[in-house]
Amino acid sequence: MSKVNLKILAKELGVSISTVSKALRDSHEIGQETKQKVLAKAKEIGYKPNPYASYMRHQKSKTIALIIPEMTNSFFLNVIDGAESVATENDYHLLIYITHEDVQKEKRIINHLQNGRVDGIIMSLSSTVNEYTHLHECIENNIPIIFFDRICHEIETIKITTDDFTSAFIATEHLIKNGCKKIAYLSIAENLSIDNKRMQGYSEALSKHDIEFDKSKIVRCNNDDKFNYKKIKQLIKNVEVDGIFSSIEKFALSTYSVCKDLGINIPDDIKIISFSNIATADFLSPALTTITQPAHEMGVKAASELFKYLDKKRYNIPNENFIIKSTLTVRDSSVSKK
Amino acid sequence: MSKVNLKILAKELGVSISTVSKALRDSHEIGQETKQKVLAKAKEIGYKPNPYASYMRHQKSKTIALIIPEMTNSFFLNVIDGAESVATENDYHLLIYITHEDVQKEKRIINHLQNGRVDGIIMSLSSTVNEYTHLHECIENNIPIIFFDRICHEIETIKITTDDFTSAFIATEHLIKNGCKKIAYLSIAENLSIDNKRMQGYSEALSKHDIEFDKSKIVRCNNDDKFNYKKIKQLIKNVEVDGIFSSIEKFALSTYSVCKDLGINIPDDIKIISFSNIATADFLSPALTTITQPAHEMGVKAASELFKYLDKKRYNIPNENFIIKSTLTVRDSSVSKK
DNA sequence: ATTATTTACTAAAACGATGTAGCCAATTTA
DNA sequence: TAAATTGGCTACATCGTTTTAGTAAATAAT
Repeated sequence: MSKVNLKILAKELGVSISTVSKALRDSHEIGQETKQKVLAKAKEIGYKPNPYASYMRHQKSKTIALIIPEMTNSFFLNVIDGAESVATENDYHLLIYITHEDVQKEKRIINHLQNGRVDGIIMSLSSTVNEYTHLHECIENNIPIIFFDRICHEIETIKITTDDFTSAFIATEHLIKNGCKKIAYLSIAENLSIDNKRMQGYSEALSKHDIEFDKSKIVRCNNDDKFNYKKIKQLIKNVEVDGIFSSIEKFALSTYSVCKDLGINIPDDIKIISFSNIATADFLSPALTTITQPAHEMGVKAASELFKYLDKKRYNIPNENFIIKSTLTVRDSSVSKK
Repeated sequence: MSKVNLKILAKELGVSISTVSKALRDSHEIGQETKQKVLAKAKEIGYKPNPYASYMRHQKSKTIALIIPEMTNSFFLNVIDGAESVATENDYHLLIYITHEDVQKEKRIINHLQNGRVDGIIMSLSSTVNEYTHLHECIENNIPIIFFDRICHEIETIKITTDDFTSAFIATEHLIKNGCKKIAYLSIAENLSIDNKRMQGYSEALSKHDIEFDKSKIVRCNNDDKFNYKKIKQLIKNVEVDGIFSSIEKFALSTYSVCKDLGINIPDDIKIISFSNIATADFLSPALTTITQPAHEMGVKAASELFKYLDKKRYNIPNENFIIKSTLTVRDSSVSKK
């Protein structure tokens, strides 16, 4: 039945609890014969060591947390997939938390993890984050955090990012080379490093090609699809625009929606490129030109780096920045058919 | 610093551990003045109760597991989102495990959870599952499982599904009404209940409209995209087909890919309908007609039902089947423009 | 004045696993 | 032959929290 523990196992075998424990971990203190008996009986009655009791001795939960801002985003989806596989490989367990882009939720989650529940954290900041005390607290409590994508510069730890600046530069230049002169940038949140970097890349590309940076072409989007739809519609209706660079996937989809409703042709009227990991980019109408982030790889890298430090008593994580390159995949949305 | 526990807190305050413990949980045994002092000090030095030590007393991990067959599927994505929100509401933690459609992994995962790590499990079977001993073991060990979507009939518990038969019937009839006479069915795995139900709905619709069921139009797909691509290509090239009903999302995308490569027009040459929760259905070329499953709602329902039983000592879950209806959203892929 | 009750606390025993210290016999060494 | 070592086991303390069973003093009831 349920609840087989060492005590029950020991009673069944007529030996002491310590003997059973040691036999199970193949201690030299226990004779071969006894070991065999113990192993056999353990299998027979289905003994499974209780992880939380083990925790009490070792102070290792064998669990890590992955905190992401939202679920409905193929980037994070692939990160989870990558992180989960590494966790499984290492016999670790993966807790998932979603901040829904809400700092308050982010703080609550982090706060809930300050008590030994997890051995480490992998996270990407929520877009509404404005100060980092909750993260500093984590470090003080000796719980290692590794950031990916939306990193926190203030915390000295390992950060996994893609080459946001360069990718954004290439993306913008790609639009320019395809004839765009009036390129808008759909921004995710000015307090996020990825947004700054991507906008810098955008801005740098413009300046290289002698195109003036125009504030009216910067659209501050947020987590509300309806709001974004409205803002993008306003942009397209009120500002002359022939190219759009979207900092994240869902703004590109909102743009598709706006263009559909306004009867604007992509790519003839407006060309679009977006950071995106969407699986259906090829089948969109038109196929979406994307900067594809190495999402799965980033998840794997973040988890792998974390595991390098988890066995240490006191974590001493270097302040390193791993950059994994994104790739530009040109599709129809950014290239005129004419 | 780190590791503030009751002992340290008690020493700081000059009272006993039990006093602190009781003060923190607002016991009537402790005087107002002491309570205040304890609360203040706890906050000051950042005391957070250790969840695993609590577990030792209550045998409640405050953790549930969500086991899904794959990550890159918008259905499961939304289920996770739903389940996570319910878990958070209930102050529970959510562990994620991915079987990658592999029974062996599924068994290993289930096996790892037989030791008290989680209070309950929400799961959807992997497509390669063929026998259920690992699930029976769970029940014997008094760990409640709630199934969603890909359920196990053999286990008496709560199951959350959509109206697979009816939806498939409606989907197939929709194709027939739009002129299809030679409809293929892309099957996910014959040992899954959803596949049987969906195929039954398909078959029933055919027979209602006097269309003969044709074995050569049943394509057994699996988890390998390349394999599916080949099988679907074979189907389209060798068997006369004017409509395709895809049991899950990714087969529809493979079909899009095949049609693109073969220069076959959707919907003029072949019409397609698919079970799918894809966010970009509207923007696909052509827009994909879908049976949209209530994925988020199913995640919420599964978790909510589970929580109804988690406080009980001995779980006594009824053998109930909750059916949440899917909705047909007609888009271009199933309707001729002519 | 004596007993009963209440108030405010503490000591100690769990929960399950594990490691240290210790025990007793058998064997080896001095 | 006495002393030291070894093999194979057990007792017990520990991890941090919670709860049961106290205890001692103050108050209320008889």
